[in-house]
Parts: sequence; structure tokens; C-alpha cells
Amino acid sequence: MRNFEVAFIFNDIADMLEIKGENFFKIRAYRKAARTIENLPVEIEEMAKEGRLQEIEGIGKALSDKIYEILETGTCHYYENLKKEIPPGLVEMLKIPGLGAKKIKVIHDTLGISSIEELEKAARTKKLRTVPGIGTKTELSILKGVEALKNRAGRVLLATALLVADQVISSLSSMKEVTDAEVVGSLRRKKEMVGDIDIIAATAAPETVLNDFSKIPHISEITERGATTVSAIHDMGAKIDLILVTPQEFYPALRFFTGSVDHNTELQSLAQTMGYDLDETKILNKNSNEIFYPESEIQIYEKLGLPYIIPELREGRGEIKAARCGKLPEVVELEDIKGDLHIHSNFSDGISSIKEIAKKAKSLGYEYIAITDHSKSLKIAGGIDEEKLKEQIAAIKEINKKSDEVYILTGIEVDILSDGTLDFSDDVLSKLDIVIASIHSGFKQDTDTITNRIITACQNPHVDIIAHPTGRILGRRDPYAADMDKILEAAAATNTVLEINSSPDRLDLNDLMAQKAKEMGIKMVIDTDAHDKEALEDIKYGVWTARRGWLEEKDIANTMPLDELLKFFKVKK
DNA sequence: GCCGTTTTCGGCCCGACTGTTTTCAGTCG
Repeated sequence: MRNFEVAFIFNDIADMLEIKGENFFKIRAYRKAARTIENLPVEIEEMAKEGRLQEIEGIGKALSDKIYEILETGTCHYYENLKKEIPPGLVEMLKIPGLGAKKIKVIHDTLGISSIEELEKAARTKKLRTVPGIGTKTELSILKGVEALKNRAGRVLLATALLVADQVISSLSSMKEVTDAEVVGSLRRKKEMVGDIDIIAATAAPETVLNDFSKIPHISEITERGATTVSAIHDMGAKIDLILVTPQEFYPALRFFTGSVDHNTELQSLAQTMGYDLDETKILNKNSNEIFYPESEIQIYEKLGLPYIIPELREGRGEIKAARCGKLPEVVELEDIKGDLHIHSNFSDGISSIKEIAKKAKSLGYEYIAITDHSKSLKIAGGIDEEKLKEQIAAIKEINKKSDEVYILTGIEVDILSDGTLDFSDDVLSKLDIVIASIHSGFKQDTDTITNRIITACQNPHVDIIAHPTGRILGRRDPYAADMDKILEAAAATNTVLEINSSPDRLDLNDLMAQKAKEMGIKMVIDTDAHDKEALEDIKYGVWTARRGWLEEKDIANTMPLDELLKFFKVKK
């Protein structure tokens, strides 16, 4: 957890330096350090104790000093001074699409605006256009950006919420008065973004637990407190709701507060027809007035004649009917995944070497991986040209020969260029085991243009997979205007596999789109798009998304053993 | 701010797109 805390501060510093107009490379040093620390497989505190901070790539004297200070005091002077200098509203404004540090500074300097509310007002009253470099179009786009930001206010990514929830639950579990604690709500159902982090805890001493709750690290503010409930704000900005129940009420409450509302309503209707009444504390037999306190969620579903329904499926999308007919999907499990087919190495913009990635993959129990770096046109990501690709293929063959680690497939994430052509010739693509095609430019093209680009890629006999098919970035960028129905049809017609990208801010395809693809007979892969060996662990987010989309092992190509997978990808060619 | 068989300063991702200008700056990936 402390890694996250240090990374958070470094990112905040980078934001503020950006507004100050500091040296680009200095800012990048803070961001890079933040990313490295966030993904560090060990506790930064441990490394600090051993005096090994400067062994971390990208951390020198200045940053390591700040890390020591943060670990000791929770903050550092440099950070606190910056916070005094830069109004927090300006940092917030960085989240507005189309508005960057330079414009924020000039707006602040010209009109004295230092909050999003003031910015919105200035845009509405047409004062923003008086700022040098801002015209009517920019004014309008800023207004749109503010709207978009408001719409997602307070929502956090699943990955962030889980991190916070784990920390709070482990603190709760360590209290001797707490017998059980579990995350509930949409977070337990593994929705891609959540508004609140809901937690229930079982205790016979609610008063004591509520008092101790406010002492949990990083709980910065208690916003509401009742006899058995408390709401708080976590340092990371997430809202936490804690509900206390008695130990015997724990499982009814777990079921009830996990939701969803639709699932609960349907379940209650079914219970009623069977003579039961379900609520958050018990199961009541209406005929005999007998009260039943289940000792697991399984017992609740059993009582209603149903098999257990996993939280990811509890969305009221027909799961109860399916459960009644014995037609619940046998959803894919993390252990079913036999390899990751979308990984970047240090040949392009990844941090880790192929060997390091292979070692990590082995530790995850994988049978194979594919190295799929960016292609030459994506300059910012250090896209590789034909020559470098040849070098990489040779390097991979060499590693495969010598090592008993996972089998490494050669591959590329080839850019679908703005004109719809691919960044490499068919001849080059034909020499690779796995070809992933994806879009990294021309995001704002109209529906026809961008749809046709992706369809053309599907039609290329060498393209195996379309990566992050909708292009959305959660909380930051909408999907491109592509017609997904047409793309699904093209994928189905050409046997092109679609990706469920596990990166926590993508999860693309999402659950519903993946379910639709499954119904059309399209195969999918769950990949991480990792740029760092540690990010291979992100695969769980993709698996959860697939489970929410009712996907089974047979729907996912990378659950196949290697020989079967290779045969499968040859069918199209 | 980091890094270095260029050892102590200078290099460290580039290019398209957009909107504001009138030749360019800011944003984004």
C-alpha cells in the first residue's frame, strides 16, 4: 500500500510541475518513478530499510531522499511547498480533455481562475475566449470537457478501488472485535468502475469498531456516522461505506449488499413464490415463521433451489432464469489462462526484457507468451521497423532454443494507419506467429472511415487479433465512433479474434460487448497489453470482465494449449 | 531528475491534428 502512496505523491508532483512549466524531462522522471514504484513487486518500505532505493531504475539521490521522507512523515517538504504554490483546482483541470498545463496556466494568469467551477462559469459567460490563444471553439470544447468530467466525478477504476478495499479490509480484519469483513456492492461484482467502496463487517461490538475505523491509515475524513454505519473519504479520493452487522447476519447481508438491485429483486420474487422472505439479516419461512441464518451464500441459493451464482453474474441479466434451468455458464477461471498474447518488451516502449517477461510468465504458470511490440509508425512508443523486428525474431528463437521457460511466440502489434492500411506488408506479417492489429491514430475519424479501417484489418489474412477494439480509456476517452455491430460481423465472418484488454483503464471489449461477441460465435483472447513484466498480473481484470460477460473457457483462445493454439491461428491463413 | 566505456554536463521519444493565427503553439498518443 505504501508503494501506491509514494506513487500517488510523485504523480501529483508531476502534475504541479507541469502547470509550473518545469523541464519536461524532470516531470517525466517523476512520472516514470511513480509508475515503477506502483508496479514494484516488493514493498518500497523494505527496500528503503535495506538502503537499496537507488538500485531501482529511474530513482537517484533526489527521489530516494524524498521517498525516505515520505515513508517517515507521510509527505515531503517539496510536495507540501508545491501544494501551497499551485491551487488544487488547477491540477484538477488537467483531467479536462483538450485542456493542458500551458492553457491552464494562461487562463489562471489572465482571469485568475483557479477552480473548475470558475472555469465553467467563464466559459458559459464567454469570458474564456478573451484569453490569448483561446477562441470560440476551444471555449466550447472546454465546456464539453467540464461536462464529461462532471459525469464521471467520484468514480474510480476497479483496480484502484480493490487496492483501497484490500487495505481497509485487512485493517478491519485485524481488529479483535471483527469476526468477518468482506467487500460488497458493485466492487464485489467486479464492475469496471465504482462510485463507492462498500464493505460489510461482522461484529458484536459496533461502537468500538466504528471508533477504531476512523484510525485506519489513509481514512482522511468521516462524512457520516450512524449506529452501525459509517461513510468516509479515503486519501486516494474514493468514498468508503462501512456497514456493520451481527455475526449471524453476515451472509444474508453479504448477499443483500452485493446486489445488484435487479438481481436481488428477482431473487426476492422467487423466494416469495417459495414461501420465503429474504432480507439483509435472515431468511424467513413465512409459513412456519422459522428463521434461518445461513452460514454461507451457497446455502442461500440452495434454499431457493438454485446453484450458487457468482457475484460477477449478479446483474439481473437472466442469470436467475439460467440458474433455474441449469444453464448458468461455467465461466472462465484465472487458472484457465495458458498464456498472454499481447505484451510489449524493451524493443519498443516496454520496460522489461523478453527474458524477464518470460520468467515472470513462468511464475504465473503460463505455457506460452507472445511478444507484440509496436510497429514503426508509432514513433512515440518506439515502434520497431522491419530490421529491428528481424532482430527480435532472431532473439526470441535463440531464447526458445536455450530455455525451459515458457514458449515465446513472435508477434507484432501492427498499427492500422489512418488510411486503413497496415504498418507492415503482408510479407513481413506472414513471418510472425501472432499478428495483433490496432488503432493508435485518427481517433476522431467519422464512423464509416474508422469502421472500415478495422474491417479491412479483419479481412487481412495475417491479422489474428484486433486489440482494444473500441479504443476507450476509462474515465478519460470515449470509444471511437466505430460501428461495433459491423465490426463484430466482420470479425465473425473472417474468424478474427477480438481482444479483451485487461489493462485496468481499458477493459476493452467490455463485459456486454464480449457477451454479444460470444453469442455471434466470435473467439476472444484475454491479454494484458503489459509494458512491464509486473503488469502481466493485470490479467485478472480481463478475466473478471469475461466472467461478467458470461464467457466460458471455450470462448477464449488463450485457454488452449500451445499446439492447439498454433493450429487455431493457422486456420485463417 | 536520471544517467553515463562520451564521468559530470548534455541528452533524455516524435509527429499529427487542431485552433489560433498569419507562421505557430498546445494537446495527445
